[in-house]
Amino acid sequence: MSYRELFQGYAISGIDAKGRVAIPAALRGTIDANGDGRIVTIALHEASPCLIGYDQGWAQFLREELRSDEASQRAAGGSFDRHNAKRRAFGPVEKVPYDTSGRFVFPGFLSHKAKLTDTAFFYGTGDTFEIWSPQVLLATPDVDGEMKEICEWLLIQRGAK
Amino acid sequence: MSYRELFQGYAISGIDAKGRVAIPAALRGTIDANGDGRIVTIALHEASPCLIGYDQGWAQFLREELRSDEASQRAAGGSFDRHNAKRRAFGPVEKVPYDTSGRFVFPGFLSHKAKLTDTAFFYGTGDTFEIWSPQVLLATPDVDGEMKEICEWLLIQRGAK
DNA sequence: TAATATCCCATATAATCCCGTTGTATCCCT
DNA sequence: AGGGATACAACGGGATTATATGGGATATTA
Repeated sequence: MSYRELFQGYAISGIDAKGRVAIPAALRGTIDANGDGRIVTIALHEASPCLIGYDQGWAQFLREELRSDEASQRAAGGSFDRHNAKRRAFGPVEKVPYDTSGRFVFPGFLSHKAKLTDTAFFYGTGDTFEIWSPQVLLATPDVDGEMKEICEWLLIQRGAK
Repeated sequence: MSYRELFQGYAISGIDAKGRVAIPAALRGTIDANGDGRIVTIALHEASPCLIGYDQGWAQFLREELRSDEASQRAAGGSFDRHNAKRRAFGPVEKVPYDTSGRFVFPGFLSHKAKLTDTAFFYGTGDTFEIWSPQVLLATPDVDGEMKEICEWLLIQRGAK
């Protein structure tokens, strides 16, 4: 894979009455640099109760990985359940466009799963970034302490105004 | 195979008194992009009690794949039952036109097999999309849990309004 | 001719776009 | 270094468009 710009930075964005949310500028710049067009992919995190987001370039990498997984499973003679694999690969993953001011509308099911209501905490993690409900993050054990502190700090900043 | 747009997205559509159902816009766009004309192919799923749908381009790919399978089986000296394979591949498959608003009428036998009565759950899986009776999906074991959750969520959304 | 299937048009609702406003950080000039 | 001006980011609201679905008119078939 060629060079990619990495996601880094963090911020809290408000979710308005229409379900719209602005991607923080620090992360948005990475999407613009790696992808083509103003498209961001949102998916469920495989382990934590949050969402992940990434650009088109990373989406393509994941797709190729899935294909080679399927091929190797078949070659090994295993009974790979390719139907469910495709269901997992395409269902809880959504490509959403964002406008010139960096705002997109959350897919309903995903925001429901991540319990996102009024605010969203964005946190860059290199190839992707995470989107958390602040309340869920602070209540989830086994999450990095620094990350929680940052979230708490941002909440205070926002509340103090 | 050349580039194809993939099916992704999900929705529940109502089936009206005349047996008409609207293909959700997210999936319809893919058919329009890959196929020619407003035609969708509906077939029985090979493993699950549901239907699958796809565009003209994918139908052509399947035909070529069947042909090469047959050739390799013959070369290997195997007793390939090509007659039944062709019956399955072309029999329970119907090409149906849909109108400008994306609506088509279900072939009677197929909707009977899939127990489709009042609502249809559409779910994109890349090269094709699946069409389920929501009740049948929720009652079927060995189907991806995430997919069932999406269906349940959509049913709630629809009912709660 | 009756029954059935297909097409066409109408409408309510939901999603999308577009523009303006506010606040905040950055830059520049004195 | 201070103060002002500028640019950018985030957010709110209205207007426009798309989508799903209901109902009726027209064609088709037995």
